[in-house]
Formats: sequence, structure tokens, C-alpha cells
Amino acid sequence: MRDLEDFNDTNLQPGLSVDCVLFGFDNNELKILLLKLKSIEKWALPGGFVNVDKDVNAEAHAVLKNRIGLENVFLKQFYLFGNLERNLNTHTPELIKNGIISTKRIAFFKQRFITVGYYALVEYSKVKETTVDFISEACEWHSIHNLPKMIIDHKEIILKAHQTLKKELNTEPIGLNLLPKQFTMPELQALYETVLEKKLDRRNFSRKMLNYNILKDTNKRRMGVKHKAPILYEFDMENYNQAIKNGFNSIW
Amino acid sequence: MRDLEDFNDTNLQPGLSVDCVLFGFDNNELKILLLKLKSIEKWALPGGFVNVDKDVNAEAHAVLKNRIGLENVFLKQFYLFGNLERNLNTHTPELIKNGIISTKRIAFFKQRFITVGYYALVEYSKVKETTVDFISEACEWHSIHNLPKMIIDHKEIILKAHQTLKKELNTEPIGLNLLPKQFTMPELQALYETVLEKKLDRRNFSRKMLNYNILKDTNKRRMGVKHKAPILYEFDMENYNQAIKNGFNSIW
DNA sequence: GCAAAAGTGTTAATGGTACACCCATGG
DNA sequence: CCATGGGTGTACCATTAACACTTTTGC
Repeated sequence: MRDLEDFNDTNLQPGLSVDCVLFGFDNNELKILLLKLKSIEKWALPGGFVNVDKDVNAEAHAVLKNRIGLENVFLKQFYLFGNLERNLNTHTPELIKNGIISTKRIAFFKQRFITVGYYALVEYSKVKETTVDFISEACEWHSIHNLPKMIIDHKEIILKAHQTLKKELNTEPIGLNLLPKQFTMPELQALYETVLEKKLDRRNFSRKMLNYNILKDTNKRRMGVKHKAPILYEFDMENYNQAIKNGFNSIW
Repeated sequence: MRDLEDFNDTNLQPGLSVDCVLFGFDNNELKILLLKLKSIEKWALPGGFVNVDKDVNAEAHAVLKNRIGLENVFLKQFYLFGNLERNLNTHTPELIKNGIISTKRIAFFKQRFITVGYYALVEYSKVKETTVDFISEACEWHSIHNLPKMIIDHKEIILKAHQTLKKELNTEPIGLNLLPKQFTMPELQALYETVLEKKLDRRNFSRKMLNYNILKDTNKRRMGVKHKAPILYEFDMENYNQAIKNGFNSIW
């Protein structure tokens, strides 16, 4: 779907789209990758449509691959947005008026759309902000606390994705996917504090994490900081997967 | 949609359905409400289609209201089933052959369908197993451990609903909706043991539950049992809602 | 040597686990 | 009076929360 001519609606599941909330972690902030639409001052989540011959989940992966160039990303369905208000959108008429959506496709774009929300976790530095296609002209990270004007309910989708992330911090491999291979304890803690939006005690955090036995000391330290050099850790994949499978605790 | 003539596909969202996994608790078992399809030996989840003018969530509620006669039920979206294999179904051709699906609707029923899974919690005794409509001839509770032959991926949907129930036992009002207004501690424990599929210590369970402060002693006892009469409790709605909002514990 | 942030230790309170004993009820 | 299951107590252990001191690094 690199340009207008490639886009063909004849084989698509009618009225169904997928949208991906792509989380990255940088500068102690959660960031979301957004696309700037052509000809209007609004941003959108990377999304796409569903071929009638493709799994819905596979199409979400395809969005990340084709639009952002990402493969083998942690990606998880979290909610279907199916209310009616989301179709009172104003951007489609504008895009049609501005010639971004071809007249042949108007009927397709004017359908009532339902969208499946996915959240994805990627290492911030691995994404190059370059993708452009027939409908978007820029691709940039935005802090979750400072989002630009967005189409339809995309802000609400991001909010719900963040809530889901908070809930699933202890049952999904969130640290693993948002951090580089090697990281320090304070970096891991900063990620947790950012996702949870609250401060944690440094000493208790460290002990608890180490007790889970999911971290491997690499015997290296992050150098060049103007204070005591912190230890670099990696995840111990075997123990990590075990811990994720069981959840990190359970009440009953 | 009480009979064939009422069914009109012209205003429906194409290729989208909703299916409800209705949980009840009886005789220390989790039970699921299933519909027996006309003319074939297969059962199905209560489900329906989505009007293009209706919220998807509202349509799930409508299924419960129109097909089962239930209103104000706890109902929650849990997953979108969108793989391709689910459309290699064999029951639609059979239903067409047997005249259950009118020839005018063949094109509609042969589409590729994606379904949104909902789970619902109801007090077992409140459901009368009576509903019949143009496509189903019986409506019965089945133990989750002894399910009959079911169409497409409906067994898989039930499995995933059960997994979700287990996970959400501490963040969703599960006890509240599956039990009658008044219940005993052993009954509540049996529900937990059933959902979680494991035994819990009677004494510790009781203490822990009471410590949550979500139960009110009604000063009554369940009479007519051939042992010490157990105390009847009710949920203290204010504290209960608070506890649900926070989750019953959190790690961080 | 000073500021900044990292590493580590202790203690008290809380909550969980694993037990055993007594009590009320119907038959 | 006995079998059945309900209510409650206690002791031990693990986990958490709150807090302070020492160490390393760049400047």
C-alpha cells in the first residue's frame, strides 16, 4: 500500500480496520508512534484494513511490517472499538475533498468502520521515523502526555491501550520488549514507574526484581555517567518466560 | 429475530457477529448456556449480528435480551476471533440444505465472518431454558467440562472465555454476578475453586475474604442443612465496588 | 572533595500457610 | 450420639514497606 494505485478495496473485509498503538520508551517517557495525514492537520495511529483471505491478527502484523518496517514485534489485541460515534468522523470527507482518497474509493471509506485495537512494544531506537505512504506524510514518536490532534477516537484508543499495559505489566513481557538487550536497574525501574505512573522505592524495587531471578548480571557496567556506574543486566530468557507464564504473583 | 421472516440482512455490518459465553454456577460447576441448532446435531453459543446503526457492545446486550430474555447482565468483550480457519465451517451449508437458512440469505451466511467474543455472568436460577428462534430449537445449560459437539470454533471461544474469567477473578465482579443475593462462605469458596480449578483452604479463604471488607453478615443462616447452619452473607456494594476498582491486590 | 546517583542492609508490620479444635444441625 | 460440615484461633514463615549508610564516578 505504498501508493494510491496499489490500494484496492475489492478484497477487503467490509467495515473492519486494525489500529496499532506502538509503544516506545525514551527519555523516561512512554511514546507512541503516529502518522501525520496528508493535507489535514491531524495525526493517526498506524492502521490498515483486513483482507478477506487473511487472519485479523496477521493483518495487524502486516501493518507494522509494511508501514513501519517492523517484524517479529510483540503485538497484542486488546479491544474492539465498535461504537457508533466513531463514525461521525470528519477527516474522511476532507481527505476526499483534497484528493488524497481517490473518488473510486469513496464508498469504501464512507462505510461504518469498526476497528480492532492492538498494542505493540518496540525498542525505541529501532524505529526510524521515515514511513510515508499514499495517505500519510510523516511518522513520528509523540509523548503519551503530549499528543497532537488526532482523528476520530484514536486518542481514546491510546488511553485504553495504556490502561491495558498497566494491567498487564505483570503478565506480559513488557520490560523485555521496550528496553534494549542490556539495561540497568534504574532504567528498568524508570520504565515501570512510567507505565504505572507512580514512584517506586529504589531499594525495594531492586530487591524484588532480583528475587524474581529473571535478570542476569552481565558483569559489565554502563560507563560514562557522572556517578557510580550502574550494573548492566540482561533478561534470563528461560526464567523470564517461566515467570510470565505464571504471572509474577497471584492472589489465590 | 424470533422467526425466519423477521431476519433481514440488508442493514447488517457485513461479516461481523457477536457471540456470548454465558456463565452460570450450579452444583459446584461452571455451566455455559448453549443453543441447539435446528436440523443438525450441533450446539452454538448465543450470538447475533451487528446492525450498522448500533454499537457492537449494545448488540451483544441485545443478543442476551432478545434470545435469552436477560437484561442488565454483566457482559464484557474479551477477544476478537478473526482467523481464517473459523470460516471453513460445515454447519452453514447443512443449514441451507435443510432449509433453515432461506435461500435469499445464502450470500449473507457464506461471507467470511469475524466474531467478537463476550462473556456474561448470570445467576444460574434466573435463566429459563426456553428460548427458541428461527435457527435454534433448544437452549440449555451445559457443564464446561462436558460440552456437546459445537459449531466452528465455539469450543475454543468458551475455553478462552474461561481463561479470561480466571485472570479477571480479582478485578471483575465475578462473585457478585454468579451468586444469588445471599450466599454462604462455603458457596463463595466453591465458586472460586470452580473458576480457578483448584482447592483452597477453607479457613484461610474465609479470613481473607472477610478482611477485604466486601461482605456483610446478614445475621441470618441457611437453614435445613444437616450440619451447622452457615452464615448468609451479602456483598457490601460500596466496599465491593471500591475493591474491584483497585483490584484486590497489586504487586507494585 | 563534592554532587549525584548507585549499591546494599535492617527492621517492623503485614499477610500467607499450615495446621487443630470446637460447635451446631439432622438423622 | 454421631456424622457432617461450619466457625474460629494460633504459630510460623515470606513478603513488603520504610528507612540510612556507604560507594563510585565526573567535575
